[in-house]
Formats: sequence, C-alpha cells, structure tokens
Amino acid sequence: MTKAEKERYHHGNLRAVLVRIGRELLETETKPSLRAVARHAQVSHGAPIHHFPTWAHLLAACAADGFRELSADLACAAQHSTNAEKTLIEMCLAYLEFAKRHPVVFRLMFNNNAITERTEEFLQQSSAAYSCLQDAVRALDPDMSDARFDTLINTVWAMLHGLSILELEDQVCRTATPNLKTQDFLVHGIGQLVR
Amino acid sequence: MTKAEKERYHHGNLRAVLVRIGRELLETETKPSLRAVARHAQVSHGAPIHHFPTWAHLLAACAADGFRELSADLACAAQHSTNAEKTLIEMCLAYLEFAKRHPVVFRLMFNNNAITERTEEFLQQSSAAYSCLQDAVRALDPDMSDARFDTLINTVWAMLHGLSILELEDQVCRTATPNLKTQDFLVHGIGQLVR
DNA sequence: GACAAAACTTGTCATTGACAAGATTGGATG
DNA sequence: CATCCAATCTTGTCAATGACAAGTTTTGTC
Repeated sequence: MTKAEKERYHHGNLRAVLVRIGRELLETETKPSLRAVARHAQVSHGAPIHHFPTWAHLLAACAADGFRELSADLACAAQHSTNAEKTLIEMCLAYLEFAKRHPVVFRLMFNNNAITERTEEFLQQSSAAYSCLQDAVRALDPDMSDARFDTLINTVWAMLHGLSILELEDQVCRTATPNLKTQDFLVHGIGQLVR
Repeated sequence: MTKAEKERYHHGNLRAVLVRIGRELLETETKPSLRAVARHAQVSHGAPIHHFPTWAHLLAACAADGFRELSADLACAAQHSTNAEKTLIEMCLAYLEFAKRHPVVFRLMFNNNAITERTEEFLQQSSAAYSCLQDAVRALDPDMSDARFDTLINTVWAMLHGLSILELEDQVCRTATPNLKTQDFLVHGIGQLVR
C-alpha cells in the first residue's frame, strides 16, 4: 500500500502531517488552533487527539521538529569547513539563518511560556541541537579545561541566540553608515569570545 | 474622594489594577485570560474592554509595565557606580535579576509571537529601556565611532539577553566543579566585548 | 475468519474573546 | 444647583475552541 494519496479512513501518516501543517499555520496564521490544523489536514476535529492529547503537545512536537531541522542545518554548515573556528562561525551563521527563515517556530522553540508540555521528543531534539554546538566549541581546543569550556559555550551560545533574537525582532542597532550587517556583528562577537 | 476602597460603580483605577492582576496571573496561572483578570478585579467580564479592546492589548500593557520596571531597575543599578564599565556591568546584572524575578513577563516582553499589538505605550517603554543600555554603552567612550558603537551595543545586548534566556530556561551549561555562576559568565563575556 | 487494538468520526460541554445594548456615574456647562 | 453627555461598567449573546465521551471503521494478528 502506498502511503501517498489514498483517501482512506486510516490516514496512516496523520501525525507527521499535523506537525507539518501545524508549523505552516504557526508561521502564516494569526490564530492557529488544533481544530484549524485538523481542517487543513482534512480530518475531523477529534482526530488529532490520538496523536496529541492537547494543543500543547502539538506545539511541543512542532518545536521538536524545528530542533530536528536546526540540527540538520548545523551539521550541514559544519561539514565543509577546514578548521574548528571556521566551523563554529559557519554553524552560527546557519543558526541565524534558521531563525530568520522560521521566525515563529524559532521563538516557540525557546519560549517556555508557550511550551507547557516538555515532551520526551522535545527534550531529546532540543538537547541534540545543543550537542552540535557544544561539539563545535569543544573542537576549538579538545584539551581545554571544564571551566574554560563552560565559559565558552555559555558566552558563545548567549551571543548567538541573543543576536538572533535582536535580528528577529528587528532591533539591531544601526547608526553607522554604511550599515553593518548582523552577520558582521556575529562574526566579530564570536571571534572576540573564542580568543 | 479617596481612590482607595470605595465600592463604587466607577472603579476609578481599573486600568492599573487590570495590568497588575494581569501580570500576577501571567506569573502564577497556567491559563490566564481576560475574563479571569476581570474576575480577580471583581468587575464584570465586559468591563476591561473599555481599557483594553482585546486580550492582546492587555498583554502589550503588561509588557510595557515590565519595561517600565526594568528601566527603573537599570537606572537604580547605574546610580551607585564610579566608572562607566562598572556601571554597565551593574546594569547587566540588574537585567539578569529582573529576568529571574519576572520570568513570564520577561519572556512576554521580548516575544513578538505573543505581542501581536505593538501599542504606542509598548513601543515607548520598550525603547526607553533600550535607551538606558545604549547610554551606558556610549558612556564607555563618548568619542567612539558609530561603527564601534553599533558593534558594542549589539554584541553586549546579545550577550546580556542571550545569557538571561539561558538562565531562565535553565540551560546554562555547568560541567566544571565547583560550578561557575551565571553572573560570572556575564561579567566575563561583557568584559571581553568592551575591551 | 474472528477479534482486539488503533485510528478516526460525531456529538457535546464549559470556557473564552468579542461585541451589542442598556444601566450608572462623574463632571462640565449653564 | 439642575441638566445633560460621555465615560465607565453590567448583562446578555454568539461563534470558536479545547477537551472529552461514545460510537464507527480499519488494521493487523492469532
């Protein structure tokens, strides 16, 4: 049986479809809801409950899916670099790009006001993404002390995430002419931290 | 007429009370709502509408109130320092403390997923708070170039805000023993940026 | 081929945000 | 001081939502 387009009672793929549509509606609609997701998926309003007991669980799944995609982007950005510092910079730029490409889901992923259900899947995917960044920082100097590592990972991630939010909320300060790019601030800031 | 406890038809102070209760419910309840705020304020469910046309407007007012308080905290932190760098550090620590003290409102203030109504009051209070930080950065060297200023303000704010979020979401990495404090990371990071 | 579990539908309920119409109050004006 | 108007508040209503329950269809397993 092809899982493709058969109009059958058992959707067979509903969970993944709900997450995909959920992410779409989050980005495009002002008032996404479980029922709206169900309508777009062409199923009844009660169908999603078997995959997501509450709306919060679907949100957590959308966020987890975002982390999955982010991890992939980070891994992809890392694979073409020669030295460790360039790798880290590339990953940071990929992170920033992800934020700009999926603003709503990005905000959701890191907002514990919205993520009220910290699903197993959510925790797993979120820490997997963190691991990518941690590995890249550790690679700067495999022999660094624990204290140095803590300092680096926390300051780098803070800089990276903070600047992504600034960019997202359109609050990057630009008084100089010609304007400096957000990427410039990011590369400069990370560069200062890792030295 | 004392505006204090008179049980009267015209509340007289309702707008401020709604914001206060709104902020309280945001921090304590899992499912705050316009009607719940009205109940706690002992007014009918229709009363808030004359002060806040929609729930989003009340959220914006709560966020604006948060920015107001943040500005006060920043100003207070700044007034007892001698040199510009120490002043900036003190303000950063106050910012972090504010985030820890009001986690939900803090997340709200900087989350444009939730703030769908960018009220005049909200924009005003938010940029007022930014101004505090900008002034402190400018004071590091009143003669710095625009490019230098842009770089500093954006990296400092990114570090500060990013680390506050890390702390809030309990994702500060601590592998070293004894554990380093979040404040240590912050002071160290800011120190590296301003030199 | 039967049967149990999973997936989906339909129906229902309390709650919510938003709106409308009416009641009450305070203050400005004469 | 009397009047009147606008602001404030109440009550009632409606569609939409999340959550749940009960019933129906399908899948897969023995």
